[in-house]
Amino acid sequence: MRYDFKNIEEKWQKIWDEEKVFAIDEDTSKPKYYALEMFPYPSGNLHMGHVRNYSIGDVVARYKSMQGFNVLHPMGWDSFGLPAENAAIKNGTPPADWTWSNIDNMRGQLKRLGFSYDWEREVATAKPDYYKFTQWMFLNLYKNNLAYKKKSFVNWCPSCQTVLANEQVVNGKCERCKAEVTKKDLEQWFFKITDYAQRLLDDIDTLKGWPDKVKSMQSNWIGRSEGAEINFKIDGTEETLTVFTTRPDTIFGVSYMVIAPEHPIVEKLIAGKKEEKACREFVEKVKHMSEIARSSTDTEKEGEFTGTYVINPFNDKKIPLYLANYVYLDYGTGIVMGVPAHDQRDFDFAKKYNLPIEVVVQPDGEEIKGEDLTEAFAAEGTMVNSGEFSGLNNIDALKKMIDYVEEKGIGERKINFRLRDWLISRQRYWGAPIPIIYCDKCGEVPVPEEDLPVMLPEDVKFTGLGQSPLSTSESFINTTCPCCGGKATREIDTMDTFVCSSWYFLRYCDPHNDKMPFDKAKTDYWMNVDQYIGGVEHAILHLLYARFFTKVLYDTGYVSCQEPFANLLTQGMVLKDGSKMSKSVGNVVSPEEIIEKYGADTARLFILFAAPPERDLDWNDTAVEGAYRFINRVFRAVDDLKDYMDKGAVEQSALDGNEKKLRLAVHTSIKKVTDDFERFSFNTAISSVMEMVNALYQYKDAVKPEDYNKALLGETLRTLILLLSPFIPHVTQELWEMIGEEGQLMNVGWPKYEDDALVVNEVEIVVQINGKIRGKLNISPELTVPQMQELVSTNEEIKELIGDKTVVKVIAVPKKLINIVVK
RNA sequence: GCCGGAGUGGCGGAACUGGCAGACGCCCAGGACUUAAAAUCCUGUGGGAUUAAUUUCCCGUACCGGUUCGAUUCCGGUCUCCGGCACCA
Repeated sequence: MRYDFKNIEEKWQKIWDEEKVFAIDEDTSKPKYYALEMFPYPSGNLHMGHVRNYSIGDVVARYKSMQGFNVLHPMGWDSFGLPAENAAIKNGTPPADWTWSNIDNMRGQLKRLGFSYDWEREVATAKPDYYKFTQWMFLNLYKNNLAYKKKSFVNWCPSCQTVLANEQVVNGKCERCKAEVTKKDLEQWFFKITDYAQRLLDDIDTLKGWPDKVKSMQSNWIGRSEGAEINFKIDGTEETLTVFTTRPDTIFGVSYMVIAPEHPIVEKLIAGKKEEKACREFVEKVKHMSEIARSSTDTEKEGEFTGTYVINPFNDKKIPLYLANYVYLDYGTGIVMGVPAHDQRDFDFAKKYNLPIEVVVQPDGEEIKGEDLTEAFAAEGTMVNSGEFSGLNNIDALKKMIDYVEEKGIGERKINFRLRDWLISRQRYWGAPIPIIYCDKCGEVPVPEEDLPVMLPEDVKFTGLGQSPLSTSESFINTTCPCCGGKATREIDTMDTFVCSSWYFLRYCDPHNDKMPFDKAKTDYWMNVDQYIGGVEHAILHLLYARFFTKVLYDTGYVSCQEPFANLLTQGMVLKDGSKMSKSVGNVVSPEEIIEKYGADTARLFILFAAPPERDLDWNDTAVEGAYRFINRVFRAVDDLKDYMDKGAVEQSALDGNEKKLRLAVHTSIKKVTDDFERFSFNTAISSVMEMVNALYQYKDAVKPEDYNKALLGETLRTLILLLSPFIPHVTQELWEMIGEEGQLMNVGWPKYEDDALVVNEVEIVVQINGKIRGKLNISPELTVPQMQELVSTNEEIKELIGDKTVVKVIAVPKKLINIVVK
């Protein structure tokens, strides 16, 4: 019989679909397991990255199910977003139509890959029954003072025609379309993720099952720094300017102060001074610098004296205040003290403007002078010229000086984060409308929960320009105020799609609930996600937002977990010829063509075998052939041997040499595959099954058919099919049927190895002399260390190896080696 | 600059707790089957010397050093590559 993958795959996919084999419910009699892969954006077609992501997830889900877990393995669609809207602008098709037809196509593709999803739980974020609760999430944040509107300089993508969150700006460019991002002064909605900065940082330590890489990326992004805010009096007034510094120990070395040119107080400081004109020009110049130039370390530090002096509260020195291009308004206080001797940026600035360089921390064992320095000294040392703090180690002084600041009331201890509040407004149509109404009388009014969802209107014009498309729908904008019943208008912006994806894993637990986003009892049963799998590109964006949402829901009593994802696996990219598959490079291998040529099982097997999941995988056509060959080899073996097997129990003690060898390979493989599954080492699990198949062919070669051990072959073939079933579910299910077994493999128990079968009479050990391998020896694995050491004086081979040298020491490791140290 | 990760044959990779480096697969070579080819099955396959031999030996896990009877694995240093953060005060 030939391996006809096409018919086999179609046959079982139909059965899985029609009989809803993968549908699941809460079941307290079993331990639960929540396996989740990042849901896709419905762009139209699956790519190999999806196939990899979902193959990994499917293998985990099927394995856990066979191990007796009640496995939740859902799939859905991150279906709001710009491409649908761009398609509408281009072709005139409504975004919804484009989206639903893409989803239909991609759902079909997923089914053709045989993934074990519970399609009864499918969600799509663009459906009203879902975005109703995305809006509910907004209101929950709003009620708890975690959603607010403010005017500020925000990131604007001129190509996407919308604002962006900080996380969506990568190297000054739009994360989606790579266009250069500009700044706009707009009034926008934000989520107060900064309130959770410390917890988001602290709880990274609880994420034992996350890769270090992702954890370090998140803590870098949150960017905590400890220091103090210190007030400097403006000379001649009672007003003060506050700086943030992490190095209060260097405060006696302050020789100037700098302020961000955009700082609102600048206007007042320069008004009427002779420096006013030059300062205004400088402010304009900085405003017109691009984000990239402004934030580059290479850009020359420039500034302009404001004509204003401030007083150092520690030594009452009068120091000049400058505007400078290297100071940011939105970090710290937007004002920085300049200590040229101990900060490289300040050093560069001071050199350019001839400001004094005063050393206040001396390195141990040498004496540095300000005028001799060629670069700032930023390391640890001893305090000098610092009044009562002189002589102290600067690290010790730092604490004491902050205490001093607080005692004297000239400032306070302060922790700053790099993390900014999450800007969630988007000037686009295809997203969840922000459930807010503006009333002349009552102001900003949240839409009452019972009025959700705020439906997206369909009478909208897509011009791709200017303002939010929702503003073109009269029926949408005009409404009545929920408070006073008077005329009112709706918020016309929609929410960032990352809001939708920040809680979808909770919706899967209770996808049809129309009263609430989910029932707490259900999330209590299913959460956390035991294994989350996806690309590392979401290390900061989605994974940080989802953690934030989970914490807010925890605080407001809707869930019991503080972290959503217990374990995270970030899979590597799929490459071709060393670079990422892309249309422009022309190196795209489509899943469709592989399924057509070799079948889904081959595609899955290759992807899982070719590299460990977290590493990048280079697509290799001949290696795909290899995977296909292996499936054929398995198919032939089962087909050839199925008439020589029975269901009898194998009696280990009655086996002959060939039989023992085969059974050893089978049980070794069970042990190895099981261990490998626990550490997601699928490539080695598969190679171990390959070894088992090689052993089966050797047995076939060595033994005549009439002498086959039927019970042993039965055990072997059943084991082979079961071990491979998570990887190649269609063909194994077919083979299962061919050998006369019944039931879905996912519900058959995972095989267990028997210790008996792993026992061997002899093991080959290595004999080393002074750590170098000099010979091999077959001994009983039972031999103890002293017994092995004894061999040195009794075994002829070893005696010969030693010759006339003197034995100093003998190291023996059971079943491994004897190392003889000689002189 | 700070933080995280990686470096092993022609290639993808394996060696999990310090114990035979290169499992398994790809490529390649040879053989069997065949009129022939494909498919399949079997064998070989890190490099270099050496031998009548499938013999004997040496080198080898980015580089230098250390600990150890023994290091791909642990420690110190260096280099390279990948990723994150960054004029963040």
